[in-house]
Amino acid sequence: MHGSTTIKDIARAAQVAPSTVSRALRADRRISGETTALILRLSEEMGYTPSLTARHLVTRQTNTIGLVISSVSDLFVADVVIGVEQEARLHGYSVFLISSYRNAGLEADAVRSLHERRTDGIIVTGSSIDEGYLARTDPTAQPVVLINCPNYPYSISTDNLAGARDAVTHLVRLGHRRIAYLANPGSHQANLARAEGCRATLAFHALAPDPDLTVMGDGTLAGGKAAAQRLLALPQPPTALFCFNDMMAVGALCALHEAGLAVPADCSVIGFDDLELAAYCCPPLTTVLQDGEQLGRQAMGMLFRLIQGEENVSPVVLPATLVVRETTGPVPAGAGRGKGVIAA
Amino acid sequence: MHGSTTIKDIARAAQVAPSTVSRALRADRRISGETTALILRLSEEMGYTPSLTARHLVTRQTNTIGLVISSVSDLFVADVVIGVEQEARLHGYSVFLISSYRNAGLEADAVRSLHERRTDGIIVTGSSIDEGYLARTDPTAQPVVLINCPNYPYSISTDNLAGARDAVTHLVRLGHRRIAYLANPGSHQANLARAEGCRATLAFHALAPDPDLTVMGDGTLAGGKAAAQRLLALPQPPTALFCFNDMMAVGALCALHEAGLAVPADCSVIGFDDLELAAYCCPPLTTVLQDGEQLGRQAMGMLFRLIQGEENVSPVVLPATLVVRETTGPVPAGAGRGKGVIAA
DNA sequence: TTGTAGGCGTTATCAT
DNA sequence: ATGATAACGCCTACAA
Repeated sequence: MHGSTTIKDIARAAQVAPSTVSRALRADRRISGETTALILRLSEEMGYTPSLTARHLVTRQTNTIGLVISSVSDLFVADVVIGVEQEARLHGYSVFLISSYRNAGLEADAVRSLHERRTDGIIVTGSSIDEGYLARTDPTAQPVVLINCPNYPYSISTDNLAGARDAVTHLVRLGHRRIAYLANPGSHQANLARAEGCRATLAFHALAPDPDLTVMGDGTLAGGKAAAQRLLALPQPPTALFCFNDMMAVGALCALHEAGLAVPADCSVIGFDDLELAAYCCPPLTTVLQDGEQLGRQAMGMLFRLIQGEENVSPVVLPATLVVRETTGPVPAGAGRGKGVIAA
Repeated sequence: MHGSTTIKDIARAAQVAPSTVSRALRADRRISGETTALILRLSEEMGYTPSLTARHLVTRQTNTIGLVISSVSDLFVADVVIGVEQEARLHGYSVFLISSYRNAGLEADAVRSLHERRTDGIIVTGSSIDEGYLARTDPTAQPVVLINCPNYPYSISTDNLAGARDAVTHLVRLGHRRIAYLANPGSHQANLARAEGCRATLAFHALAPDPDLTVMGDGTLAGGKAAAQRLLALPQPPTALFCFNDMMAVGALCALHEAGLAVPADCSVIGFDDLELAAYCCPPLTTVLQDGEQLGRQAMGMLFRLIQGEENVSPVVLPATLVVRETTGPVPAGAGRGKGVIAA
């Protein structure tokens, strides 16, 4: 970077003022075709690359937004990223991606660093801070849009509650009474909503809650497998597993398989997200679809409006849709006997 | 960002010169403890956030590197990203991530935009341009490190050839004669090397190559499934599938399953990457391990040395290790009859 | 149609 | 120990 060509170098070579070069480069119609052509040719020959940094200092906008995610190794997050990037490109924005690794400290660092970079706005998904962003009342601060944090005024969320409700209702209708929830406290808000949807649905059907049937995971394959194994070791194991996401569901499927249990004959499984992978499981995974790309696009759309100064934006909630494939089936005959919750 | 506090504002409030504030903020020992404390307190109170943009303009370095990837929705790439970020943090660098979506035009755009941002260096993985970067002899340009492009002088690669060789050798020893390669031309260099490893190994064992047994995919689940289906429709289908990556292998597994074929009894399958997912397949996937995180870390390490001005760096090749799980087994009895390549 | 001058927020080089 | 001044590369009135 030491000696990269500047606008002044070109000005000197073209025997014009720097401002003329600046204008010609940005296709200002006031500059004559001749000089414009000369300047274009020269800047090509001299290998000129504009310095966005310098430009930003004077225009006071970076045309860049920050996107804070938990980690790139989460396929659902990947869809969100793609959606944000698509929409950003549409508006002429670049995206600066930072991973928080589900760590509140790193998330705060990430946001601070984005402020220092003077990005025009910030999108945070899977936040550990959540409404902490509300405290930032400084009007000079960048607007922040949150994904899956419906209490925050500028947010786009999936209807996690309804998604969980539909999933569990589906299981109840199939006759299941002992339904487990494989949680992921790492995704705070989404997890709360799905847990609540599960709880409420069980209550609605007069099924007593069993604390043993909620077991913690971390949204990964390994976490899902471990959680399922703990469940299977219970004196009275569940007949159906509702998992925080598809990855945990695949992990659970693996545990079931290793335990010699057939799906769905011996145990039903439902995931969440509807990753492409869900359709490729053996058997194909019943799951709840949430549209990550759409979430991302809408978040970027909202952020753009916020950047433009629009104030009257309100939270958006996108639907979650149950997709029934082949990991759910009738409750196995004989289940629910003994000290079953209902029979008891 | 309109009215964010600047160093000048603090200087005015503290009754000192801007340069004093600048020094105090960076803990310059020449500034007295008193004034330093005052300035620190003030900058806290006034909500000061330094402008990296402005700082960069004068220091001529951004402490940021660019990372161009194919897409975040590739789990192997995710590992590389994590490795790069880890190592970058170690050296005090941030990472600007851009997706090229396996499109040469977008890749060129990405690199140009990184130049405009004056990142200190660039890492490209899964490049469509490859040795095109060699043309950039401009000494003022940023150093570029390529991942999995071993012909480029500044590169970190997996030993794709050896990995493919080991995989195919494993199949041959199990008695397979009709071994298919599910390719991914999108990852140009890696694909070439794995195809060649496959071809050479077959030749070494005096197995005639059959063009029908190389079929194109795109590295995705859908691509792998479609490729496998085409293979199964052959008059004399293969008894083993060597796939460009694990995702294609999972897709192939799905196709096999739908076709009513057992794995490995009727057909063996090998993947590449050894994603966490590989161990969670049913049955667990035999695959070739390549360490994405390590690839990323080493790439960032090499880039750092390049940025420091070291010139005597040479390409690095990391090992690929066959991991035998349960999708590979002896060739099915009766296979290879009819117009089999060997028998013919 | 083009040139001049000032400034964006920061650091660095002299001074003092 | 601190201040004044001049950059860094670019843009934008305002002049001409």
